[in-house]
Amino acid sequence: MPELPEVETVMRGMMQAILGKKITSCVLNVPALRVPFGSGFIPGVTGSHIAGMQRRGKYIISALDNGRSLIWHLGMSGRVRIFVPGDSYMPIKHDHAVFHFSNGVVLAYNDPRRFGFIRLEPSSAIETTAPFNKMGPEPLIDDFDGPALWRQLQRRKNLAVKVALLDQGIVAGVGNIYACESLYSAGINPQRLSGTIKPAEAQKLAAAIKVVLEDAIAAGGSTLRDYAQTDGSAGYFQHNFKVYDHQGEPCPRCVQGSQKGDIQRIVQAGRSTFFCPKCQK
DNA sequence: AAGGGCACCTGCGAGC
DNA sequence: TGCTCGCAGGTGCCCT
Repeated sequence: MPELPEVETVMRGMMQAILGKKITSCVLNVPALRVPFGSGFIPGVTGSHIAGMQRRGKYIISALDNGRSLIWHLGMSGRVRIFVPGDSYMPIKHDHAVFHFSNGVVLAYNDPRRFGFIRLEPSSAIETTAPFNKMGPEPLIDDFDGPALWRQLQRRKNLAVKVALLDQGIVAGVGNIYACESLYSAGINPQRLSGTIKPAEAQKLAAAIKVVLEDAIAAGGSTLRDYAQTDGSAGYFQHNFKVYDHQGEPCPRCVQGSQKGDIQRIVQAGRSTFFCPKCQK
């Protein structure tokens, strides 16, 4: 499910509801998601306060005031539902972990496919351990520009540029949807090898990634199936997709001019890629 | 050592 | 109505 814009939206919802608040209790309904919770999980979080909230790539990091941090990953189908006081919590299928806070907030982590996880780790170890020690630059910071992306792409010269964008060590937070949409916006064929991308094209691509991600965050993310914001409302960036899941439809850029291109679906590294073979060179 | 394939899971829509 | 198949916002391990 969730790529950077969805994770950012969820993180913001969590921050508003629980930053500074105390976890009064925690209920686990399964022993493990992708990663086991472990016997230290409940005692490790109970009674602590949420001291900080941030996003890194597709991960949410909640620093606790006891020297540990909760690392959240939503996998493909993870959702965070937040209930404020007066809005009573009703359990649903796949609510695997439920946190109760001192301000009356209830936070439920729901994940049908269980590809996500919540891990408790010493805060001091986060930066030096996987995946954060190998993670690429955040695409929305100023330092991420054409030259920075170009240098990163040179590290995977023989990989198709679309596949390289999915590598979290190249750019953090970009997933299948936003890789397709960014390449379309930059007019770059997803099958090009990373090593053939010229600096000027990397410049366009870096700019396209920023615009696509920022627009998606402003729209509250993209809701296809599982994803929702923490208050349960859907994101609406899916209405702005130009190519993702639009195979067989006319290319919106080509249709403006005289050429006729249809959006094509291919498979790269086992994932669907959507693009226009006419105007993505 | 980089890159391909596949496994991890559940649910949903299409097609028969 | 009900089956089977294919596919899904991700990641990581095991091969070559």
